[in-house]
Amino acid sequence: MAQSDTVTRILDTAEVLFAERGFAETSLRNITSKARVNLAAVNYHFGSKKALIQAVFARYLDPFSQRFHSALDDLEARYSGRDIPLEVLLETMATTVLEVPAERNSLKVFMRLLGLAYSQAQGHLRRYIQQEYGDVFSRFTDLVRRATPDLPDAERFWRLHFMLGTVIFTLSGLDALRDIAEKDYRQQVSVRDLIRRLRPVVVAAMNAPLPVELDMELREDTATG
Amino acid sequence: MAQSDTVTRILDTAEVLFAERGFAETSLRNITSKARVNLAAVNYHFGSKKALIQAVFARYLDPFSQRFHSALDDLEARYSGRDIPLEVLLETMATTVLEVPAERNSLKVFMRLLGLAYSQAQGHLRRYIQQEYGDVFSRFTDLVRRATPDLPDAERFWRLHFMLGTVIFTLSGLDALRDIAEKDYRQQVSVRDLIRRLRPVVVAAMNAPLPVELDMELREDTATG
DNA sequence: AATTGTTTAAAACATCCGTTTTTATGGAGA
DNA sequence: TCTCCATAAAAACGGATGTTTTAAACAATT
Repeated sequence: MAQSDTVTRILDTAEVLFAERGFAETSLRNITSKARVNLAAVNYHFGSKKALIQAVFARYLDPFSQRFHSALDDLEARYSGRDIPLEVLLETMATTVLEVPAERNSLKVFMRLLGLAYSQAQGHLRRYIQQEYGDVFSRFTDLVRRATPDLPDAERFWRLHFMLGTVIFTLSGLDALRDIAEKDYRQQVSVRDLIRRLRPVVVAAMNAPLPVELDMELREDTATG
Repeated sequence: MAQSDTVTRILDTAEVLFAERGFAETSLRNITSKARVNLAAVNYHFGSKKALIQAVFARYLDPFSQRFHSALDDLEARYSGRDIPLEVLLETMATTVLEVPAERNSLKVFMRLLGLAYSQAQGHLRRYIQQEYGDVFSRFTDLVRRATPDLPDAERFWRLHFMLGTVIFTLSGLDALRDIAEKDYRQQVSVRDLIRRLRPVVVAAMNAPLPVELDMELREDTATG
């Protein structure tokens, strides 16, 4: 109890503060004082601030990649060779993403962390994630490729990232958007509600008609007509 | 020349460094040394680091909101009362967004700054933008409302922000995505190319069918079927 | 030519940072 | 009981940060 208590309190506090204020803006003194833990404990248990950041991610991504792998196992077994429909793939990913943080804090924190990882300075955090958990994402995109055979590879790549942007931006900035939405429309909005709204949008976006070729397209930088 | 030279050099350098590394990760010493300007010049000319950040934004957003306002003037005059189609509205916004940074540095910097503003700590930067430039955005969303009369207000609100997320995430993380795309698909991708790809996706997303009601929807948290 | 106001330059200030070192604590094994 | 060792606590270190102060340079005005 002595061991894990400090470590867990550090991780619990760190992930909240990181999500709220980013990595650079969150000092170890912020974390340790709020966690009511000695300052040196972070360097003692994790080695460095960077290692703590990675540990925060690992606590989410380890169970996620595990569950997502086995969910895809189930799916491939059920469809036994046949292509898995896009909607099913997206639904499976959404379900898995929702499962993991449900056990601990909140989806918002998880998404905010993901957003930070992507928009981070030199992207060394994104590379860490890619290196550590790239397998499961490759597996997923491969299944998506088979589900959308008419989409050129590059087009599918960009559309997947378009949708990744939608999801990360929306769910990581949830509090801000919720403020605006509630002020303007006087409605509460839950995460499940948001996912329900996201579903048709994402499907429609992935199935959108291909863009026009621009080989002969003229520049018109200044005038509007 | 003496006056504006230092101020301009500070702004030019600051916007690049901010876009590359974020606000907290960019020190005044980074800026002033790279701009070959004295350290105290920032506090002398701008008052504080926070004021410098806002000045960097203002240099983009002032001309943007000006041009966008007059572009919407033109549009409303041309359509004289009739509703402006969604595609035209989106195209106009895209054109204006592309125009402004073309005069100076790069669109990437502008978008990266916008992304930072949205994903920033307490959102005080987002509030500053909302307060300073909220008018033109309200005007735009109002026109979008008239262009999509079948969409419930709340649904339109969320879809607009979904798409905002797509655009900001994609264009602000452009370098990272370009890296991946070029490594995987051996293709160069320009900003214009990306906007061409974004257009049908955004239109399809806005016109997606409404989500199903979930009044009677059962929870199914664990099992997949 | 002297003075004024504006800008640059250099140095110093106080504060905060991540990390390391040193000291204390408290329980398990001999 | 004594020893050992993992953990915790406290203190200190070196360095970086935003800001302020002081002094110099310069141009414009009287």
